[in-house]
Amino acid sequence: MNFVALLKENNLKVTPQRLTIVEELYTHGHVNIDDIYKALQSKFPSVSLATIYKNINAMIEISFLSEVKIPKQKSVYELTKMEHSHVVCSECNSIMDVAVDTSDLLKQASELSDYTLSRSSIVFNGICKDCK
Amino acid sequence: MNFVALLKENNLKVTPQRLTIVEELYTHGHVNIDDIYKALQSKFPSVSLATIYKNINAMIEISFLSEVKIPKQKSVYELTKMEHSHVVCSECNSIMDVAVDTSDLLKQASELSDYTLSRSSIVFNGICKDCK
DNA sequence: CTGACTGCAAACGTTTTGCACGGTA
DNA sequence: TACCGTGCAAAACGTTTGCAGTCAG
Repeated sequence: MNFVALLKENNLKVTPQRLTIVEELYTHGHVNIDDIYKALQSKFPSVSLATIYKNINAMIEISFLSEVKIPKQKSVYELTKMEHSHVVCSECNSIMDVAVDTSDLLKQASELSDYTLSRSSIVFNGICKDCK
Repeated sequence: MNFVALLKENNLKVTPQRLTIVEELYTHGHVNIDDIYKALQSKFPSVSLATIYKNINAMIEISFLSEVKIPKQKSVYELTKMEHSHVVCSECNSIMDVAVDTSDLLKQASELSDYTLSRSSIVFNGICKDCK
């Protein structure tokens, strides 16, 4: 796996706990601390929340993970990918990635604000197919 | 003032503390809990943080205020206005409103995700004029 | 074998709650 | 006067830290 190298480059050891966190993020896409905690507990009954936090922070530090802040909800974490936006269902809280083209908006915002802008964090809000 | 009526409609009394919080939001645009606390302390030395939180929450409840979540930073609060986006300077943390046109993006995201989307929360990140 | 990781417990910072008193309407 | 709001203290959360024992490399 690719991420093993990435961890090693950053002096992070590949432990079973860490592996399981990454798996959880990989298979579920967007998860919060509690989701991760519960996922780990089934494999490691005595796992500590401190371990989760330390790992999440360490992996955010090396930009392997990213935190996604969502209005009116808990933050979730995801594996860092190409820049992208998120859609969130306000009924079931499901989250999905979307690749919209933001270059035009970025230009617009730069001109309006006189800031030199490089990135955008976008969360769209609405109702998913199933909830409708 | 307009907001007096709005508060009364929602069974919220117009107290000096509450007034000062609103003033602070009105004059500074985007402030966090500590900013508000400090602003109140100069007028009401014995003000309690609990009062701030209760007021903020009450006014968010009636949609008079909104919380703005910003990647890698503390949340700030603002008076609820027309939908708009924010630009943030990663040097000095200054925040500015920008009115970019999001309708196109919203349509794009709706099609890609199959969600029925109604709103977007956008934060642009970059460097402001002064910091450059 | 060495340094990093885990799990525990304690500490910390932030937010919420309960209650007695005071103020708004 | 009847509520609602304030301030205080305590409690409840969420997150971080220090440490001793364990594990990966």
